[in-house]
Amino acid sequence: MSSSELQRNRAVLPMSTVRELTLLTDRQIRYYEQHELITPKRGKGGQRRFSLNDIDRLLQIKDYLDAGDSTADIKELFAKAERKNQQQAGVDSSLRRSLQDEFAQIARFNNH
DNA sequence: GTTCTGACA
DNA sequence: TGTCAGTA
Repeated sequence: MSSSELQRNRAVLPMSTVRELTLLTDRQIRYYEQHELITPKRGKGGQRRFSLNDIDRLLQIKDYLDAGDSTADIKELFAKAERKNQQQAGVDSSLRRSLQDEFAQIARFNNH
């Protein structure tokens, strides 16, 4: 996982910031969390701490909702996208191994 | 002052 | 979803 990717998962934003960035009410944001569309971390006093990825998810949620999808639909859409990403990660790592093997053989050939 | 949970017209 | 109550 890249460094910038980790930073996007840094849960540091308070409700007030998320409200302004997404133009959603805190009532809506809490509602989406109840339906497991987002899973913010909790800080001192049980206050929610959102990451940039959470912001992104919320913006997507807003679009899907406008498109007429239910919260259950959206949850499944996210799950499906996640499965695809993991699948792609598997393809990528397997491709990396193949290339490494090939380079190793080439190096062996050149030394003989 | 801000955020949280639960509840209800 | 909005909003009000009672907290932390």
